[in-house]
Amino acid sequence: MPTDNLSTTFAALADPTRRAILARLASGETSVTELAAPFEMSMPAISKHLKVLERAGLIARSRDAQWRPCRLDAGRLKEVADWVEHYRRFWEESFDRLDAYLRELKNKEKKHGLKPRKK
Amino acid sequence: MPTDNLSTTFAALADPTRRAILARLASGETSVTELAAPFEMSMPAISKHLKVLERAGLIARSRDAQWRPCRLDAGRLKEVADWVEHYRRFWEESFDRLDAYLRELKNKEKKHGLKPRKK
DNA sequence: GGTGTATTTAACCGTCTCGTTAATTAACCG
DNA sequence: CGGTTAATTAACGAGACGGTTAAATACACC
Repeated sequence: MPTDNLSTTFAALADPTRRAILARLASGETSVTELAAPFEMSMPAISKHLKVLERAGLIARSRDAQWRPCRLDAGRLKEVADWVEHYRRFWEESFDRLDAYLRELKNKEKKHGLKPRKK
Repeated sequence: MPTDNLSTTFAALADPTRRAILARLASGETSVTELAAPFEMSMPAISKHLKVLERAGLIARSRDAQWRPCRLDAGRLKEVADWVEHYRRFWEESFDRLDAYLRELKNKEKKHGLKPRKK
């Protein structure tokens, strides 16, 4: 497992349970038990997921008696956003190509008249 | 390994070699050998990375004699961008907090006069 | 057909991941 | 103190990951 920030972040995000945890934390700080509730999974499993998120810097944990509330820490998500932003032109380009293609199709249809299709 | 799109995409991105390959492909279609050149790694290793990227839908491969040129396919990156965008307010908020904190510091400095620090 | 080049597949290995259950720590409460 | 609740640690197992070397495949060229 490579140790650079971005790799650790992406690895942490590559699990739907962890992304769901982040989504839950987006609506506020919560205890581990509350976080675990929606999942059919043992507490230790959730605890491990939280450790992964914490080591990735995606969440932070404090202390309140026997509870260890978690909160979202979005700095690393900004790094992800910045990284992916470099590729924006590529998906916009391909959208443009699709768009052009569709316009071309429409054009042909007009040219050839609106023939009704079978079925 | 979960099988949903986003998980597969993030898993594929969680490796610096694969991200470097994507970066290289951003400047154009290339052969496997050319892609492999910058890395101190065997060809089969690169071949496996390419397979991961391909199965994740991040690249596409064509055929040209014995070459199998790869090109970037950015659709999945758009999905990443869309996903991370949901969290934008969180990193902007924390930036705001930092900003507020720094302004507060500056304010205090003014109040107490600009005392020179030791060293 | 034989040789060279590009690339993949096969087999293997050590390490990490994601889950489990059982035991442990930590804090509160009567 | 003893019991309850919250959460983590320990130990384990199946399977994925990321690399290796050696062999196989695919095509071009003479």
